[in-house]
Amino acid sequence: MKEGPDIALIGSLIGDPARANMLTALMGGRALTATELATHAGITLQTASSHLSKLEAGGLLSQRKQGRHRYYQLAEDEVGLMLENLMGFAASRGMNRHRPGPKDPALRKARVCYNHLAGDYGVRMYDSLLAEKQIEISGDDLALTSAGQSRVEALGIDYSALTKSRRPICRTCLDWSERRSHLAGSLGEALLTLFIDKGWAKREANSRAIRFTANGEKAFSELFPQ
Amino acid sequence: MKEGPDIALIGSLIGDPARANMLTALMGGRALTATELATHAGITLQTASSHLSKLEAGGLLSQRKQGRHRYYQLAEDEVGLMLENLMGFAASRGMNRHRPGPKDPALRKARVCYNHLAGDYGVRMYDSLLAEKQIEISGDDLALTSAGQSRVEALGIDYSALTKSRRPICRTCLDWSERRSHLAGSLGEALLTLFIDKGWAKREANSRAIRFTANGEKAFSELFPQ
DNA sequence: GGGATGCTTCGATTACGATCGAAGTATGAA
DNA sequence: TTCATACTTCGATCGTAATCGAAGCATCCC
Repeated sequence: MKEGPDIALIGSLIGDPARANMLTALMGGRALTATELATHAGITLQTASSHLSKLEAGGLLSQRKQGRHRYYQLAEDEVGLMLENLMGFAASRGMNRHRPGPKDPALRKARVCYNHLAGDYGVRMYDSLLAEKQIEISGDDLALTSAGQSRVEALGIDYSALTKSRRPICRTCLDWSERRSHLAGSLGEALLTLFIDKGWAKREANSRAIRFTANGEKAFSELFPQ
Repeated sequence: MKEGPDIALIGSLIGDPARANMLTALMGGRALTATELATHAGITLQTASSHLSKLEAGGLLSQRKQGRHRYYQLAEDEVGLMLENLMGFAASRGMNRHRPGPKDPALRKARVCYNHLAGDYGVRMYDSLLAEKQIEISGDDLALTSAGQSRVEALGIDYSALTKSRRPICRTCLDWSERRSHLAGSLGEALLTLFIDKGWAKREANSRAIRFTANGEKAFSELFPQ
């Protein structure tokens, strides 16, 4: 009867509090087991199982069996981007589940957005890359320049591996805390992995917050001057 | 218990089919009365009234009384942008309420996205403005250049009026059909209004489709060469 | 094998919200 | 004033989906 895509379906998937909790937990970027997700959502395993199959059927989650565990994660980058966008909208309306607590500043400073860096640090990195013309905007797409490519390879990232996947290498994602863009895509993921592998940053347990070490802060500032 | 904004609330608002229909109808950009929205959603006036107050409480809709009518519209640009984003996601998953009908091509060619031009024509306009450096990207924000400003004034748009509102003048919005950016913000709205005022384009009744006249197509191609 | 863990399926309960009829309020027209 | 239109509020019904207990299947460990 009506034209256009069906937003009610996705809306109702996200609209259940238990499912929303699971999705928020998965925004941490790690793949989580059904039991872990049940705990996050505060429901029993049976209920969680039912929710998870619905989310999978809706294309929001993907699943892989490993031994007797089932690991769930967001199906694609796009899911993470969409959720972050929704969070941005909700935050701008002051719809918060918790009173702004001590953890909040840490989240605003640096956090993981599905699989890449977000928050103040994410925005700083994005702006710096753009200012130094290592990424550039063409239309809606974001592209790595040749200068950017050699820079990235100098950092020890395997550029050719990035090109092999079907995912876009660079992509913008809107920040709910900063309301600015930061870098998503396979390069965004590779950079965050790099920071952690080098010991510059650590992920806090049970949180999306990322804590930079003193050395890490220094290295980051040198790599991405403001 | 969990950190971050509450996406379940918005999700559940959008998740009800009746409400989703109303929101989709309002993506047409016109303010509609409660009765009209009830018809769009296929429900009685009482039920619609209940839904509308929920949407208003959730910050998705705003309302103004005019005589004995109540006109509802999307509360802000951001609501339209968020919905378009959701539609993009839903469309990419093939979640469509209707089988692709004859109306579809018209929608893909040119349609209204809340209050500005979307579809192929929207993207072409955006790309052209960007290529001729009349708008430029800085960080996440889109800005009108001085060249763009004089160009816009030459078209007969009151630029100073645009600056007076708190809304951003330029803004990008992601297209669900083209999966590319097009121009939103008060300038996007002003341009669409201009096309219609000049008789270059007409809005189809009960649809988001925009039909360009032969003259309109010509003028549009001259204004925004590819 | 036996037992433990991780998860799914089934079935029954429950609770919430969508729905509409009926009645009430406000605005406009005659 | 009287009637009609536009909408809201109240109250009752009804359906659906979330929830969990119990049982079943799969995997791993000993």
